[in-house]
Amino acid sequence: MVRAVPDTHGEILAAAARQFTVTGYRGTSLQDIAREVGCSKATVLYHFANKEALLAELMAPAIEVLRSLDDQLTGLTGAAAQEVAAQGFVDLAVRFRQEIAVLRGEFPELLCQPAFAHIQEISDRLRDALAGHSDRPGARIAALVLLAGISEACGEFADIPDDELRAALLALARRAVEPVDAPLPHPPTTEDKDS
Amino acid sequence: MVRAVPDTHGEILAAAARQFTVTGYRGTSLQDIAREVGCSKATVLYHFANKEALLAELMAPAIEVLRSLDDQLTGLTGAAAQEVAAQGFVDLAVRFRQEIAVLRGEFPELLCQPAFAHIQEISDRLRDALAGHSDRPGARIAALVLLAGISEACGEFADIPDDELRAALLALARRAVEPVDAPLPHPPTTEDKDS
DNA sequence: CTTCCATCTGACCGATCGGTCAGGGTCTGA
DNA sequence: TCAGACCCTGACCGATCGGTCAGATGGAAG
Repeated sequence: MVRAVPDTHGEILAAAARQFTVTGYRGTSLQDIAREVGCSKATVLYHFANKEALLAELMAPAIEVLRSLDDQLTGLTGAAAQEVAAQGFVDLAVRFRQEIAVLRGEFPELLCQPAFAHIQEISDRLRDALAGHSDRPGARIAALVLLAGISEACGEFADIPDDELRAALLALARRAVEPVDAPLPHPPTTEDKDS
Repeated sequence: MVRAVPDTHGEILAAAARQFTVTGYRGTSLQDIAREVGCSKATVLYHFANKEALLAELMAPAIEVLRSLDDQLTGLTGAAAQEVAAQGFVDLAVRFRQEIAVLRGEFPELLCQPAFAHIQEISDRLRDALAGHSDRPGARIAALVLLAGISEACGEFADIPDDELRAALLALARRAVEPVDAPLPHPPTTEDKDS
């Protein structure tokens, strides 16, 4: 039989993903990861510059999708922005539920690190879009609760298939978002910032 | 003028609350708390048996309210359970938003500690009630996202007055919860587990 | 065989963590 | 005056953290 090439790099990545989802980023030590892989802690730090680099590589695909969603949202307003934001984020949350679960509750600290600084701005824009770019407190609150809730909860549904979870979350998002088109307290002007 | 009695115990508690909400429970060291109070770390550990005891005393009022909400929910089913759960939890979240923010993302680890073991069961029952005791995935998902989202988000609205935040969250919860009374896929039997 | 390079490791580092302990002030009441 | 309760502290402890480093190993290339 063919001798399996020991893909230590990938094994470390996979082990880190598992551990992070269980005990969180801060709650997982390099020693823990090394133990699960079956190598030494120094080996982990041979393949990755430091702990933060490990996390960055783990989150890269999800961040890329988040960034492209951010692009799709530029220029959209009102209900259109809400719908695209809801669909895009629900899809992202379902596809990358394990990666998102990693960040559970550690957003504030992680976003302070330079490697993730721009994520904060993107998620701010995403929340703004989900609120239909409305400044009403109700709309802002609903958007924030939705984003935070989906982020926190999607890791808990490992037993639910992707498409079912996506449908349920999307239906929930559409119910929960505060409608912005129908009765606007101020007349709908076209004084958008540009165009 | 009267000499102010130095309420070190209370000062430590207040400083811990502030620090925990900013950097989380694990992210705050006893040294940090002592520094803010202006005393030594040993003094903190003179007033509190250990770090966990500090957290327990901080959370005690919120836990007591949560427990009484749990009592109110016993026996309720369907839409009635949903409404009571929504009102009760929203009210709790608004009143104790600082305390709840402390637990941001550290629920899993903290709930493992014996002092908080029963909280898990209570919040499970609360989520079940918010889902109208339905076993449909959509209802379960909506309930979990709502609870997690409100818990995560309520600490972010320090600038919104209590009653306004409460109204917005309650409206959101009523929109978001999946209705259970109207079209039940299976006929409503009375085969509840007891009574 | 020698050289080179990628891989991996044990030993070690400084920093920080939660927690302990002996003892120093200070106030009060006998 | 003295004993004792209360409050507080610096020094210290073992454990663990992320990270460094010199060197062992082993296979490929010359």
